[in-house]
Amino acid sequence: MASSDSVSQQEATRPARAWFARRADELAPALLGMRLVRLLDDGRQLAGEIVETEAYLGPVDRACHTFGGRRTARNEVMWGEPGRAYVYFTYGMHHCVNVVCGDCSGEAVLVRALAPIAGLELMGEHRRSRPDGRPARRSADTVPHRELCSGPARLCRALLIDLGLNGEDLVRSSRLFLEGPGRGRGLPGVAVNTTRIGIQRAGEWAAKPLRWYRAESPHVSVR
DNA sequence: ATGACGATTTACT
DNA sequence: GTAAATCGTCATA
Repeated sequence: MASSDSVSQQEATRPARAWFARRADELAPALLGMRLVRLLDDGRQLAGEIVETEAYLGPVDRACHTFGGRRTARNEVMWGEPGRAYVYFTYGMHHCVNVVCGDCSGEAVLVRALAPIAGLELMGEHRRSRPDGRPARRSADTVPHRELCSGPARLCRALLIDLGLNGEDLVRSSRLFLEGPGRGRGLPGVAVNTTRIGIQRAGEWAAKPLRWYRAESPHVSVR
């Protein structure tokens, strides 16, 4: 009762700004087990537990959008304060979402997969269609739960995360934010540390183990 | 102005 | 396993 209530309140705790102000390779594994929450304008909520992340270390990291100190309109948010969402558009059709971290140092953590928690039916509807209404897949079958958010672009589509949320402040926003796992949930599982996915032309940086995922999760994008 | 590329996903052989 | 989809971004001219 009293203890149960206090636990519930702890579970709803959002990280403060300072929690994000650290290296991407420290934040990436720390994000595992946290919930990413998306509140739509109509009040409906979509949420999932983060089960896969990748660290992008800033100017030194050849695979990072800020490599070499590049500062452009697209990656401007990465150079800003930690705790904001960096959303980018790629392959002419996909969005990916990152958590900006570090100290205005051009670092971020890519969220690569979620274990769906809330709004699964709506996620399925989003995944079957594109923003323009066209079908996203030929199969008329429903998207398997396992595949709802098992990939950086898939989870963005499921949660309706697009460029409109680029720069969103995860510390204050009611549209997109993080919540701690709390007690009784998200018990520390085994974190697997591997090389990043889809990094080809980054030389030695392609070989660095900067990806983390929950070994026991069926929602991870690539095993 | 032009061209190559992309932190992906899907379908198909 | 391979290839197509599809277009904003960035480097080069």
